[in-house]
Amino acid sequence: MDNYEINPWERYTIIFKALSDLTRLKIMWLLLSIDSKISVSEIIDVLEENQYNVSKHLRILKNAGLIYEKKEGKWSFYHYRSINDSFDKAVMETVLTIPRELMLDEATRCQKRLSMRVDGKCVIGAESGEWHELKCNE
Amino acid sequence: MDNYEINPWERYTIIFKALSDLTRLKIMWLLLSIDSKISVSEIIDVLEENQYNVSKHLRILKNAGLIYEKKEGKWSFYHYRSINDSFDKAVMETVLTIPRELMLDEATRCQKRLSMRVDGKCVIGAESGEWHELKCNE
DNA sequence: TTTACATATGTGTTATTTGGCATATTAAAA
DNA sequence: TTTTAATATGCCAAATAACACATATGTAAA
Repeated sequence: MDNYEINPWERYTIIFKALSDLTRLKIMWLLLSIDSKISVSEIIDVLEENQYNVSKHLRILKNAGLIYEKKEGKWSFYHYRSINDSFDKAVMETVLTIPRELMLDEATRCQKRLSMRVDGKCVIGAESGEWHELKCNE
Repeated sequence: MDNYEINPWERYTIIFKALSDLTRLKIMWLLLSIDSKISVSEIIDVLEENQYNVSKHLRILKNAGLIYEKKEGKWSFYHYRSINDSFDKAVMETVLTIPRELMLDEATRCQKRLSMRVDGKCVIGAESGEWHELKCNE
C-alpha cells in the first residue's frame, strides 16, 4: 500500500518524515543522482548499512510514494518515482540541492559497485569478497 | 541555540523532521504565505491550537533554522528566516507548493485575525471575546 | 508593587520510531 | 527437491517525539 489514497496533508507529512532520516535521505539522493534503478545489495554496499535496515528504510520511502520497486527474479530494484505534482517535484529538487561533496565516499563506492554489473544487471550480492577487494584497491 | 553549528546532514534531517508535523507545516505555510511576522496569539487563533503546543512547535521550527523570533514587549513575533542556501530555498519553495485550497479556513481566519491589528500591531491576545465574535460573524 | 497577560518550559504519560536479531519468503541453483 | 542467495518482516528494547497540564518567566498595566 502506498499513500495515494490518503489526504494531501498526511501525504506531505509522510514525505517529510520519510526524508528526516539520514540513511533514507542518502538513499533518495543516490536514486535521484544516478537516475537508474539500483538493487538492495548495491545499496547495502554503497551505504555500508546492514540488510534489514536498508530494506526497512526502502519500504518507508516506498510507502511515502517517493520510490517504486521492481522485482527481477530474486533481486529487488528501486527507482525514484517520477513526478506526480508540484510538491513531489519540489521535494526531489530539494534533495538534489544536497552537494555532491557530502556524498563523495558513497558516490565513489556507487560508481565502483555499479561497474561490477554484467550487461547492466546486478549479479553479485551484498558484502561479497569481490566487492571488498574492488572497494579497497586503488 | 539554533542549528548552524552542526554538520550539514544533521541540519537537513532536522529541517525535514521539523516539517513532518501537520501543525508545524501549517505554521510554515502561513509564515511563508503572509510574508509578515505574526504573533503567537494570532497563530493560536488562526490554527485553533492551544498555546503550549504552538509555542513548542515554534521552538522546533526555530531550532531547525526555518524561522526567527522577535520579541516586542510581552509579545513574540515569528517570521520565516530568509534564505541561507539552495537547500533552504528549495525547502521553502516546497512548502509553498501546498495549494491554498487546503489552507482556506486558516487563510480566512488569518485575514480576519490580522484585521484586528491596530497600526499593524497585534494588540489582542489569544481566544478573546472580540475574536470569537469576529470569527463567527459573516 | 500588585495584578494581569503573553509566552515559555518542566514533568509525566503515551505513542512513534529506530536498530538489532531472528526468521520468513521467494526464486534461482545445484 | 534440497540448498543457497536475496530480500522482507515480526518482535523486542531503547530512543525519541507528542500531548496535556501545571507552572515559571517576563512585561505591561493598574
